[in-house]
Amino acid sequence: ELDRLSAIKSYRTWQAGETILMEGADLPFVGSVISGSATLTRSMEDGRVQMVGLLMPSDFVGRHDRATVAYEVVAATEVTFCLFRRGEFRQMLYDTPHVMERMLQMSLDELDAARDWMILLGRKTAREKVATLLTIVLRRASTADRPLRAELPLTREAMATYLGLTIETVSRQISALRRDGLIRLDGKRGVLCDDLSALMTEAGDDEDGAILD
Amino acid sequence: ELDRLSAIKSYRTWQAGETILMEGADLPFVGSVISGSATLTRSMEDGRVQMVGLLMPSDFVGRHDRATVAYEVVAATEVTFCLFRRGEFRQMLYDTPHVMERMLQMSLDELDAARDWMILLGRKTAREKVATLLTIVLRRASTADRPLRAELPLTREAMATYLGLTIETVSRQISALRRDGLIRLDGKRGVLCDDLSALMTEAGDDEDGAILD
DNA sequence: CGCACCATTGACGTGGTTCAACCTTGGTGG
DNA sequence: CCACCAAGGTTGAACCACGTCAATGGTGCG
Repeated sequence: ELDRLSAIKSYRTWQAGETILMEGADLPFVGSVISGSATLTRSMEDGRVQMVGLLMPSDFVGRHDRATVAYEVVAATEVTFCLFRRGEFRQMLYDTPHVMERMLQMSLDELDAARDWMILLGRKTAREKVATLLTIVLRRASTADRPLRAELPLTREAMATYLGLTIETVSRQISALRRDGLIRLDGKRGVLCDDLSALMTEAGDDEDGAILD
Repeated sequence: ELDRLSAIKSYRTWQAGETILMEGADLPFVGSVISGSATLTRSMEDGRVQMVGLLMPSDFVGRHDRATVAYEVVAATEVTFCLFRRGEFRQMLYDTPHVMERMLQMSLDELDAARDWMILLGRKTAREKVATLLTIVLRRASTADRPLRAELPLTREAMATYLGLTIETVSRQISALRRDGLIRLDGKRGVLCDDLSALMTEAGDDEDGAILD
């Protein structure tokens, strides 16, 4: 069935900042991220915006059973998608149950991640929110060497949109964490951390059960 | 396959307030709600709690591919579940692709609902949050007759946990909405609304795209 | 009655937003 | 080569929405 998959797939790349899909747009494809990253956001009429997901390689977007997407999708970096025509993709799910099961697992994983993000948005302080995000980014970039180093894939604005904060608050909290010796900055986007567990304590989830995306 | 389903299912009922599952508990079953309602919550070590879902009839809990649940499940009212042994349920998914597809659709719907809740938690004001919840409850209880009437299925505490607020703020906002003539109260749990669209305006999503759960 | 439980209301403090100024950095054209 | 500008980031001061703490008010039940 890998052959069948190849037969119906195509590739497309977007540049950083480009809008891939508008909220509610029609979409004849479903797809998964090959490289780069993209943001999923939902917004209110008066302009308030909340990021609801961050697509990284292997993440999936679109529904096999529906033509519209309820979110705006924007390239955060240059990003390449692998696209499948929806009808053919749906048929393939029916023909190969373990692919369908994989899709089910992925959507359940994303549901767990979304629900984890809900406790961050609803209950964490600004400092905890920022520390949580930094923890996730640093953990994901984990090489074993100290200090840990990561390149933030998001602007301050994107971070604020993700965390349910304003740009200013994000900036202030990053400065505060730096002043408190929990992180060091390297240029505009680089972050260094000598003691990840200390940072995780600031994040509010001591048990290392923090979740990605 | 309905026969097969019946062969592996069983029923169980819990009383309001009973804990059905602890966070991280082992669980040999998956199940769906037959009647009543239950809350899904996630909590931090210091006691802060956020509700991440509200299970109503036909809603599903548990994963076919995993033995643990990442949330605490508590009966909000008397609630009856239909339970399936996990291994047998998983086999059934494989044998009946359209049941698996249904599971996939349900999990994608829940993912959309969770993401909609994220914009509420991250960006809405207390008044908008409370108005949103009342709108959902009233809409769900929609008979065509005016005034609309609904019985709140949640205590103030549960509402606060759901909305990312404190009990006091929920109480104040309900009082304010009453003072402003947008709703009327009938006993402790009854809510009446003459003009749902006015209430929806307060909720911040003018387009009637509000989502359940 | 008296207790337990939930809800309401008030007074006060504060964390995060708002508004505004300023700083950095990288790119562009004279 | 450097002046200039645009975009992103930082910082400060004032404000206010919501949380906190505390007192009071139902309502049902033993």
